Amino acid sequence: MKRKITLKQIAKELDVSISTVSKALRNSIEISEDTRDKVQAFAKLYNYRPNNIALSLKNRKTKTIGVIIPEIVHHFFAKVIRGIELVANKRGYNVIVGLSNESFDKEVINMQMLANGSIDGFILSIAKETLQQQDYHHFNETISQGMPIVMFDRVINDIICDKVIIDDMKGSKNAVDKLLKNGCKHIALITTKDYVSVGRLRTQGYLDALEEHKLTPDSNLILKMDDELLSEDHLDSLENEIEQLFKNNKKIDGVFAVNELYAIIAMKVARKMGMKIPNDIQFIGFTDGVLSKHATPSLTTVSQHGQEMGEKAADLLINKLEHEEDEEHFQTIVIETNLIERESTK
Amino acid sequence: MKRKITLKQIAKELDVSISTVSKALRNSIEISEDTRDKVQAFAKLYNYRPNNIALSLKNRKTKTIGVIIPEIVHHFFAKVIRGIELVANKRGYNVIVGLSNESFDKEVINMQMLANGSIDGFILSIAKETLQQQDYHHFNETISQGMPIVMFDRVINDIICDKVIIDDMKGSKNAVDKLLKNGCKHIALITTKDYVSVGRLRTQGYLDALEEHKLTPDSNLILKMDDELLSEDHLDSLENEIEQLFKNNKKIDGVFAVNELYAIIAMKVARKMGMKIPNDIQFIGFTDGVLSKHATPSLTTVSQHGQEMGEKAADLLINKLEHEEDEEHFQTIVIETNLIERESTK
DNA sequence: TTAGTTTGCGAAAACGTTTTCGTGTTAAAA
DNA sequence: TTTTAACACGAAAACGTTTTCGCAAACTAA
Repeated sequence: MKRKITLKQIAKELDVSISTVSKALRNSIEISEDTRDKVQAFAKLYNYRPNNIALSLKNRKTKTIGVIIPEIVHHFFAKVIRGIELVANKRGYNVIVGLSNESFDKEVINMQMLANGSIDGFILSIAKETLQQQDYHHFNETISQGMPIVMFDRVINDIICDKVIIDDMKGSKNAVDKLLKNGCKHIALITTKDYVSVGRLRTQGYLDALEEHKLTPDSNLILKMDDELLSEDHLDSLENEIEQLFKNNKKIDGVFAVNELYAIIAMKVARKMGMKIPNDIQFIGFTDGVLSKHATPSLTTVSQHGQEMGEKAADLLINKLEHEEDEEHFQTIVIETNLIERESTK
Repeated sequence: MKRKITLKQIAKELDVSISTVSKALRNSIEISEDTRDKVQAFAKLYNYRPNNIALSLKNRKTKTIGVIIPEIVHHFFAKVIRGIELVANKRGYNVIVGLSNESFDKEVINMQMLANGSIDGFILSIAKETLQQQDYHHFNETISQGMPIVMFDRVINDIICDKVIIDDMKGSKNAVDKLLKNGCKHIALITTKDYVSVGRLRTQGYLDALEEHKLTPDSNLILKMDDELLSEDHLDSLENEIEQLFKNNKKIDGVFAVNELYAIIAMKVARKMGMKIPNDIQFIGFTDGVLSKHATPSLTTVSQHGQEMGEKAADLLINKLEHEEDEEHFQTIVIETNLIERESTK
């Protein structure tokens, strides 16, 4: 087992200095054609590649982006990563991934591990626990040490950095508009507790749409789930709650859910209760996941364009890394949502 | 914006040598209690952390694992990553992710980028294109340079390294056994072209089960899809092919599909044609994805235990990295599959 | 006092690069 | 023949650590 070859070894072998080898490989004009060819041939033969770590140390930059997301077994986040990876690689960067598992502590630890020289900047979406505790010191510390952060999807206004978000309010307003236009009179909302900002915003969009159509929201039609329920098999109780909702409000003829799973489960309950989709009742969900596409009936959803978010975030970060001029100039990119109409609406 | 503080700066500030600072921070007995306390207090105040890159260079190890997968927007691979990340972090390693997008070139490039010192070892699953071309030189080169590789799921026997696989043959044999036990007489198989090893093995399991029950396979019941179809919206033609299959073989009363999506789509077609699931026809798929769980009816599947695969792979790799004794000793871990019974079977 | 032993600390090398600066040799110009 | 310029290369510093070794000063023992 031969270790990777280094400049020093080449130098020794060819009886020249390390500097000469380095220069020869970089086609420096300082070096005679003879020596240059000799060195390059030798390097090629032994498949020499400069050691990345040494370069990182010397250049004080790693050409690596740190990504921290709450969860990877999740269609949306997976798509974002793909987007990040795509442009990062295209621009000569690597991607290193940390999972917070929605935990504050893991988020902090992960950031600390990476911030000690391993990466040049962060792209991240904030863990739920962090959002609840509202403790953001680790973000501010990282930023004040000169390491740029780009936040996506779950962001915090108070923190000054680049951001990539979707217009949750507008997206859900459009969705509810669509239901109203399709003739729905009693639209239920299935959402999360308010501390998840996207849940709150999407709820607001729902309310706005109603208001615009001069309808007064009926609090009986709004189901706020504690989204611990999403994790694992508390799904049964979710099903029960939805069933109660339908039983207590026979007039419901439309449902807007703030994520894909809520919508799918609601559809399941509705069908079980004998309602016809989309004739008796119509459904719209949020997020462009695989479930929506392949459910029967397939689900109309608000598409979040996860991959695009990732691409934009990576571009934003790399721009900041490569143009120090913009150091004090932060932007927030809003990605347009669009409604993907499928079988669950008329 | 203050840069991260270094030993040198601390040394200068406190008017001692760099060595003293380093030793003080590592609680060396060489250093007097006075100096030690002074240095540690100062370091704490300025939130000193050793620079990872410098450590990597010095120690000639990065404590980072490179993972290369064909695709991340995929439930199975996402679960594997989660498993890897879990044990990697627990054992003090970071995870850096590369996507091959099923492309040979991207696989090679990604490996080259990472192999130049950025990581200590690889965990990977081979791109389809690589499997087709059967060009494995990049794996062998990496290994011969002393960088260990652990392969999972899609592996190659000829390459000598640690592997984590599932028993695809046994898993699908069990599934088909189940269908037979449930009274199915005419079981269709929906599979991929043979160059994808898992497709081939799962097909073999199907054949074995039939043989064991003294049934002769009917080639009309076997549909081999060119799995380019999986990508994007060639799904319609998949649907058509399945419909033809059903129409030409009215007696089909069971379907085994080598992945989740094929099974879901087959169920959809069957329902559209008026068949009742699971009374008229039963379905079993492969992979423990989110689709199977939330489809209606929910799909009985062979679970692959992606997360466990990731965990095992990471343990294997880190063991190899930390115990050079085992350098020549490679193992293949076979993860048991199990059948998750849901509504699509009796 | 002298010799020996601790104690506390610093210098320097090493990891693998790139780059600046210096220097000796040769060729061209005066 | 002397001066100057061009050419080809090497030495050394720097990036931030850890660690080995050496060395003074301050003790302890004789």
